Amino acid sequence: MIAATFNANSIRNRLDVILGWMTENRPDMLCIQETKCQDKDFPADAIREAGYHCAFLGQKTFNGVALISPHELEGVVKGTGDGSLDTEARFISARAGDVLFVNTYIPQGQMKGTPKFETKLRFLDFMYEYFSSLDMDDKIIWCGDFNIALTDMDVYDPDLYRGGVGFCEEEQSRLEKIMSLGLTDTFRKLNPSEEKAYTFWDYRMNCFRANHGWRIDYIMASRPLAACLSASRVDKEPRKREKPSDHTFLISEFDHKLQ
DNA sequence: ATGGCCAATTTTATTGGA
Repeated sequence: MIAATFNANSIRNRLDVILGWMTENRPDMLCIQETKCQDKDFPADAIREAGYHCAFLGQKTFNGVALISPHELEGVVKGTGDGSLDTEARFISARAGDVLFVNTYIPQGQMKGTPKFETKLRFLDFMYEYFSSLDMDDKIIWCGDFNIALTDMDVYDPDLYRGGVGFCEEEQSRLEKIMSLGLTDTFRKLNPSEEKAYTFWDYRMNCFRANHGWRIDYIMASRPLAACLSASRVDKEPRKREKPSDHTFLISEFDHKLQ
């Protein structure tokens, strides 16, 4: 089983890249964030014509999440079910075979002391409650743009950003608490000391050229899937292209056949 | 020079991203 995640920064602008990448990499599930379009504008027809199933939850201009898979999607859930968190399109889940895929675009948080930062922490608190209610011995993949870097390895200048939004204790401790329920950071498990492995580079200041990035996108796996994790890598190639997203694809592979 | 880009909408500016 292959799982992948990608913050597209507009699915309409990135559709060709996404479909090409799907053909090349054959994931069982691609989790997309920042689709940035309303459901009526989502390119579902083109995705289905390419041979994939999809589910999506969007809104005008901002946010938006989607699942794309060669497998049929079952039990699609759109939104957290917590009304105060569902004013923005940031959560979608579905089963493909015997695996539950959860795709989240966690709020960026803007600045400490703002309502947006409080919403980010509340979203993380919700995810703790959500996974607490599941059996983590089931096969679960939690993908997305989490907007949190966990360690000094995960941001190009830790001393510059330490304590700031995206790299502070309030966020990191909450994500670690969720992981303690039985979720493994698949990339870090297989690359325990690889530095400069990022999934996001700001468009500004030549960040990509300078490799000034952040690792803020994740594929988390529950116990039975973490036990059969066989590969995980960042694919930097799409970030080098013309008109790229500011994020790139993360992909993890498991010795498990969807049933 | 403490900022440079990009996408969508409110479009020839503004907002948000992280």
